[in-house]
Amino acid sequence: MATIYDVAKAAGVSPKTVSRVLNGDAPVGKETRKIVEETIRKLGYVPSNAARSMRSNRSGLIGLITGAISLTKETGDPHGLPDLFIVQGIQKEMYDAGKTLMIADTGGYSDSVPGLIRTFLEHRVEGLIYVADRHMKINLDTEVEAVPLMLVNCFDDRGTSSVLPDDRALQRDLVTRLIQCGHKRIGFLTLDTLMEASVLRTKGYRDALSLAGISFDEDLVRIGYEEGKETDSTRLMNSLEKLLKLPKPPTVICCGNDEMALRVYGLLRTRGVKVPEEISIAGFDNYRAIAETLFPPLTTVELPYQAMGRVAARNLLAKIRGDASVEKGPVLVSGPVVWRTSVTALNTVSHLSNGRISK
Amino acid sequence: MATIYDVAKAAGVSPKTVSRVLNGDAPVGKETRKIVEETIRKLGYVPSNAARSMRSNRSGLIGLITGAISLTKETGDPHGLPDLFIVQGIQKEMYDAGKTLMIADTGGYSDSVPGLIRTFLEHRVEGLIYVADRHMKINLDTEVEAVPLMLVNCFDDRGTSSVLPDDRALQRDLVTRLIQCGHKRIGFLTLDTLMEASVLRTKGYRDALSLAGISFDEDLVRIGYEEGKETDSTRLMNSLEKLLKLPKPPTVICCGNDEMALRVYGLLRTRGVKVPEEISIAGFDNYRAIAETLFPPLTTVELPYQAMGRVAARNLLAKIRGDASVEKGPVLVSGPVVWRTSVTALNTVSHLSNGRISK
DNA sequence: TCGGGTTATGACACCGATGTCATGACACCG
DNA sequence: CGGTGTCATGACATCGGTGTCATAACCCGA
Repeated sequence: MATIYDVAKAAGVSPKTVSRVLNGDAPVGKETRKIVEETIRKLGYVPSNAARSMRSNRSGLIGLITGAISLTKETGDPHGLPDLFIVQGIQKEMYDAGKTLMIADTGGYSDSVPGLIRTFLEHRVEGLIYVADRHMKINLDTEVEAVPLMLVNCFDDRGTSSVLPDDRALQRDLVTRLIQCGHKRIGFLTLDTLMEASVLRTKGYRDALSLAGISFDEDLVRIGYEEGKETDSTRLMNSLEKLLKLPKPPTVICCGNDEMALRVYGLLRTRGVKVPEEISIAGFDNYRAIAETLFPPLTTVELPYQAMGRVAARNLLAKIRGDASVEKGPVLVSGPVVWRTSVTALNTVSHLSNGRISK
Repeated sequence: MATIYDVAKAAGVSPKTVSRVLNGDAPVGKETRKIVEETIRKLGYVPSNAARSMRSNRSGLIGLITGAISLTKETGDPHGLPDLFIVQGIQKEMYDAGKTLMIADTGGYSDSVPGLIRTFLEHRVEGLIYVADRHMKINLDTEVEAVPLMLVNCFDDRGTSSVLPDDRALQRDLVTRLIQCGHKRIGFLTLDTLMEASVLRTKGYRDALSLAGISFDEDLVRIGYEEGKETDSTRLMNSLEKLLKLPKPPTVICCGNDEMALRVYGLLRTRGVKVPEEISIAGFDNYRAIAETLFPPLTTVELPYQAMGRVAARNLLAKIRGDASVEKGPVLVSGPVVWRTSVTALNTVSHLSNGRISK
């Protein structure tokens, strides 16, 4: 592969002049520039990032660690692929900033993280991002001091900068909308309570009730999903059963996520219960493949994962620039309620006043 | 960040000796090694890949270009995320080979590919892989000669090495199994005929009929999906309608993919047609989120995308090593029929003889 | 005891860029 | 017309490793 010296010799100038043409950091004669550019093209010369970054100490690389790629299949779980959307947002932002993103996948094993970090450090990345597949607390083991670090969709003990979904606010907003539609008995089939998101969403659910002056009824909240038992619906079936058999059954059921809503649709159908005529259903995630395809289309909330990625990327870039104004603590990101027809209004008050309807 | 000189000085040895400890390419005294390793740890020294690869001319990097990350959201289309699984397979294989994978996303714009290739060349990648999001013909525009190139899930005019799904064989295998179960009138709701996969699958469908001595009836084949109209089901509805209203309607319908099958389930339900009692349904892709969740679970075929990725990675590595035995033309990869309960046997012959049943 | 082989280590050049500084040619200004 | 500033260019050192070769110490068998 051609070097800058080859170009210089062929063009009859010094290497430094070629460098100047490439980087435009100093004026170059019009004629000279033309000759050099021509020569570069002719030789198919591409500058070596290794050599460049060695001298200038800026690699232009950002390291991203995620399980987004490998986790997908293992669980077969269409949890909305949040991590993937986050990665997408980060990618775009970094591209705009002229940085090259190196994506490493954990392969589902968190033990591999220290090794990946090391590889990144060998490449002298200017910053590191860790993206979790779901809202959780983590511990990276490796103490990273050499470069700025940003956590996305997760947080740790050390107060590392992070960007998190505002699960609490989202669930609160959704339930508030349901209440505005006249629903008073609101069922909630939660995710596994071990999940951070589940805890927060349950808080948001209670927040909304408090705000509306509705008292909390614990019979209306059931666990609908257990970790590690993705394919087993018996838990969900039992929980749903209990809600339906209450003396005063709920008029609407919030599901821990859209996939659970999909299953609930199925279970209700076998029972001959019609959605939304006899009971309304709401999801969480706005996982379109499900939310838009179901009949009736699913009311849910959307976590702007891509936006989370962008925010994380921008903050990391700021940290790299040495911008001290970047928040230390977590940044919370919220999103809109997406209203579809799986929820009916029990009153006549227009519920579309401030509504966002998916096209 | 500490350099090899810092370590050498602190350990009281020459830089070269430190290098030897790191690479183990020449014997080092037991005691010396211990001291050096200690010092490395103490200083938190991490060697610079830039400097290393500059001298040794091996970057240890492999460039991967894909739309896997960005395409996901844009279409919201759960086509089984084939590209993601492919990337996953490649990642694993490269990791095992000690290579670092640089993943670049096209952001959905194929114009960005030349720029990405250039960035990769600047990093002196040892090989390049392009992964398409679906089986198609492509044209990379940039002529890549500097490094070995591998196409996955796509092919070009120039006969570049590639790895492709064997759509034809898969569809043939599926239909053959249906025939073994006694089905003779087999409907086929295809994907858009512009799609490479659709053309091949239709051939496979006809192959199976020929093999069984069943004559082809064009009324049984309809287009069920049009590109760019993902959310519009009218085409599918009409096509399905036509199949059902035939004088001799099909006893089973093959769908272009699992998502289409999902929609067909819905349409049949509104018509009060029971699956599989009144009509059997088969899909394509084994997109688990759909195939396992549907009721009844969907019979389909599985493309081993991850395996495709592994094959591609291995072949590329062989090319990098200068192994001439690597095939020039495309390598076809096939997969198993996944039998579930959405298809009934019309005869009494056991259809499980050589069957694979998902757990 | 001496030559040949192995082990352990260091000196030095080099990979391919860019930062720094120097230099020559003009143009402009007072 | 001399001084100063800008433009255009090149010489040279340098970034942090590794390849090559040299060297010294030691072991071993003839």
